[in-house]
Amino acid sequence: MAITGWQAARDEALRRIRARDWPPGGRIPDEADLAAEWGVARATVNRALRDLAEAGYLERRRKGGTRVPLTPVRKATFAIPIIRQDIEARGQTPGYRLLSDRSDTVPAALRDRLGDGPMRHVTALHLADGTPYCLEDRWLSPRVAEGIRFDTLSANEWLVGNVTFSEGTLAFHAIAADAPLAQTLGCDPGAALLAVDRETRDQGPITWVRLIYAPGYRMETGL
Amino acid sequence: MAITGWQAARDEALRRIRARDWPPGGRIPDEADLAAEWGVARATVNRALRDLAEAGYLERRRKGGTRVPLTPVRKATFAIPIIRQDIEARGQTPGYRLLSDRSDTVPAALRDRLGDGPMRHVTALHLADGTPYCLEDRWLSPRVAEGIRFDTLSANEWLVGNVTFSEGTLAFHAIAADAPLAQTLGCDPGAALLAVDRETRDQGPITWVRLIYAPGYRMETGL
DNA sequence: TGTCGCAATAAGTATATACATATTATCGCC
DNA sequence: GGCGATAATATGTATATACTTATTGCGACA
Repeated sequence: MAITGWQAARDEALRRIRARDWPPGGRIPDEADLAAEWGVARATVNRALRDLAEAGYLERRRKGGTRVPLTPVRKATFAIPIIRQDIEARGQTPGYRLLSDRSDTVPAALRDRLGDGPMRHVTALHLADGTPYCLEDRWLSPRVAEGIRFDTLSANEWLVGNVTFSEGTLAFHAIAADAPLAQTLGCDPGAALLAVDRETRDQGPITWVRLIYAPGYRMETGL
Repeated sequence: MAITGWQAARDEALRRIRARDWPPGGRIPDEADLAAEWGVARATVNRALRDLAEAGYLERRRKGGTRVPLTPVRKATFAIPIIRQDIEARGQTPGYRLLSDRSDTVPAALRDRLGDGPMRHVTALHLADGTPYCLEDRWLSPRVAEGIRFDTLSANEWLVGNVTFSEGTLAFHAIAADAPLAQTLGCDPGAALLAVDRETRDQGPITWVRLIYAPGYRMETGL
């Protein structure tokens, strides 16, 4: 078994996992043994197995060794685009219109995540070739982006470049357009819309945002 | 500047990026210089910068050096759940009902991704505490899962454990329930539903699946 | 002036070695 | 037999060194 390079080692390990040479729930040989068997350094095996562990194919613990999970949880990484870039990547011309920007009391549904003080509430419409593309409905912690105006620059774009995205959650769901939403997005009432909620925090809440896309929008990603 | 460990090196690099010490679009010192400055080995710097590059904070090219992207594209990793586990994690009892399993011609919309030969077409309903949870509409390459019956075991579950997820795409979108879909999922016609399309390929197509979730479903993930 | 090829460069990788650290396993003691 | 201290162990990390490779940029040549 001639292995050269950590990627080859990773591929061989993955082959064994899939071939059930290393059965689910079982423990695999330790790094030193694999290094000897494959004729590579232990650091190379380490890199290969660490990579597989990050992808969810293996579970590793100090002293406990490395095992194949009974139910592998596959992990997908996908890029969170800046909306403007997203539009440009489709070959369309981005547009932006600020709808409102004021201090407001946080709705009850968000109060447990954002606290109950007043927060800055920004709504804006993103356009592609002049037609509505995405509605941005954002709550901002007052101390973030203090004094920044979002007339021409979207909060989306400002935040991506200026804030640590150290922690947070992301959620996809579908909502039906009510009358005002339909009017804003220029679609039929009742249309099915993709919504993405994103919460960002870093020792306290930073921002909560819901992006509601025009009908037909697909958010795609490589696996 | 006392740096010990690759994580400290990564943190210091990230601090400089955020503090604009290393401005967007600019090139940062090369690994050897940083290693000397921080008093660590180049391999340690490499690990740190590689990590930041994987997260989207830096762009690295051989010979070209390392630079701070003008518009950082943040990357989120999230786990793709097995439906049954997803339901169990909510404290509900999973159920499964196979609706159809037959060879069929691929619809025109999928033909460019799957080819135009006949493929195995499996539809099934996942239940949570007896109520419809998710409709699975799957096209399978005939050579995959040959002879496997999906009466009691869902294709979703079988594939996660048995197939290389080496390549593929993932897309989220929203669709409105038509009459038959509404009946299957037990919801009102016109309801907004979250749909997830997933295509898996490994030197040729393996499977294409659309999961359509019951109204109100949110797919959540850490960032 | 343009372009082709070569040299310089910075990241990518491999290796042996050494030590750190989290866990597990074991042994002795009560 | 239970429990706690201790030893054993597999992975995690750091280091110096050496070589590889993609890419850039420069210089020679047409």
